[in-house]
Amino acid sequence: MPRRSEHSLEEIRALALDAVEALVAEQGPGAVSARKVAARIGYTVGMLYHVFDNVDDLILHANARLVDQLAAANTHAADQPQPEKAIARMAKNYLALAQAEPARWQLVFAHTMRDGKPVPDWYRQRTDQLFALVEQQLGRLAPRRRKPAVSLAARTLWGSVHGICLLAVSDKLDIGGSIAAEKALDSLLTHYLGSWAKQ
Amino acid sequence: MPRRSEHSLEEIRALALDAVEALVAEQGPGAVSARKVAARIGYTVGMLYHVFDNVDDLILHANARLVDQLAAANTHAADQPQPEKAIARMAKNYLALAQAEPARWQLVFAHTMRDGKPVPDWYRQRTDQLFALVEQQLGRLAPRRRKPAVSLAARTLWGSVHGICLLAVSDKLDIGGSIAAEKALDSLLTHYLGSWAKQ
DNA sequence: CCCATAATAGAACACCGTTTAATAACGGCG
DNA sequence: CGCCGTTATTAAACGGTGTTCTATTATGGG
Repeated sequence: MPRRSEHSLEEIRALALDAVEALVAEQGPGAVSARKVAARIGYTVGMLYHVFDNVDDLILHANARLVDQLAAANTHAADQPQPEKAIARMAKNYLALAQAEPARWQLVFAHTMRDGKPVPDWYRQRTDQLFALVEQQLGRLAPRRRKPAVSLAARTLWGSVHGICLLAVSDKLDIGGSIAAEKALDSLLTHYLGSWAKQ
Repeated sequence: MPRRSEHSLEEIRALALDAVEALVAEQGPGAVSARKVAARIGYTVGMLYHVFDNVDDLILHANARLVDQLAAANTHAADQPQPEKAIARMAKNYLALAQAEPARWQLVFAHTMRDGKPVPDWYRQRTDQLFALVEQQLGRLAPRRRKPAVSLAARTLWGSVHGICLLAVSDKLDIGGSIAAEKALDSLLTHYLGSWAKQ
């Protein structure tokens, strides 16, 4: 018994993404499955496939929401007058979001394409944007450096921030209390950025 | 038709781990399943469960081989007279191993416990050991620093190395050619370690 | 030689992603 | 108003997965 006008396709997409988030928050990343998502929004699995290409597509869209959230926060951080502060903000935004909803970030971190397919471009662009925002601030910070050097530093720095947030979410970082991650980011920024900035 | 004495249980374990490595090398991390591993070594699924607790246990033991390989290499690196060189060696060992067998490292990176169970202690200790080796060299490098400071630097540095190797294996780092990862590690060591070492 | 033990097979269960065919509701057109 | 093509929606099916269970068979020790 189809209910055509009850929800538009776009609404169903949004409902499904909400369901993914709820499932992941309640039962962890492993609990996300097409059937469970479908059941939760009151539709059938077939309907999900009418609205998403496959489960990878579904999860990627859910993850894109989080990545976009971080990208938005980091775009605001770029308003900071001092580029060093802007970068520090970006790193802390990452960690804050990761610690606020660890389960959802675990889904981002743990997801891999089935059967080894490549990550689609539309998603790649979103994650690349995070590097770009850092790169932009590093460019402002050291206007005299050549572009490849700035690009390399951005990848080094953001890759490091990524690694630290990853370990933080999987509890592999903390010695006593959950403040170790923040301290690690501070240490990274102080020493790496401090050293890189001066000539 | 059991073949009791054909292989000892320990041999079957080793055969299974070999099969995991072969599967992952040939068809990627997603292709590792209990049935495929069992079929490849000429036994049944039930037999695998007689020798491993579950698939997590199987994969973790396969991954432990790689982690041990890195730990062994890094233990040798500790022989280096200068602690800075030793740490640099460890980081490059990580990247070299990751690039030599990306698929197997992807299995290490991508694996998460089913149903959100915690990583067992015996495996945790192995990954923690990698941090410990770095921490030890940092202690040698800065004997005047207090233990928490050294510990924090070790987590920061190795977490960063981890993040860079992770991105390298998933091709999210390279701008032109695959040498970007090495350069990123160099940049990290030069600036972070350089800055941290001097007082 | 027999028997307890341990190795091994095989089937079963519930779940998974994905595809397919059938069905039912809708919008436009006569 | 009624038909009809389009499309939202369901239900069922297929092959694969992790895991457990029972039955069988070989082995080593008394």
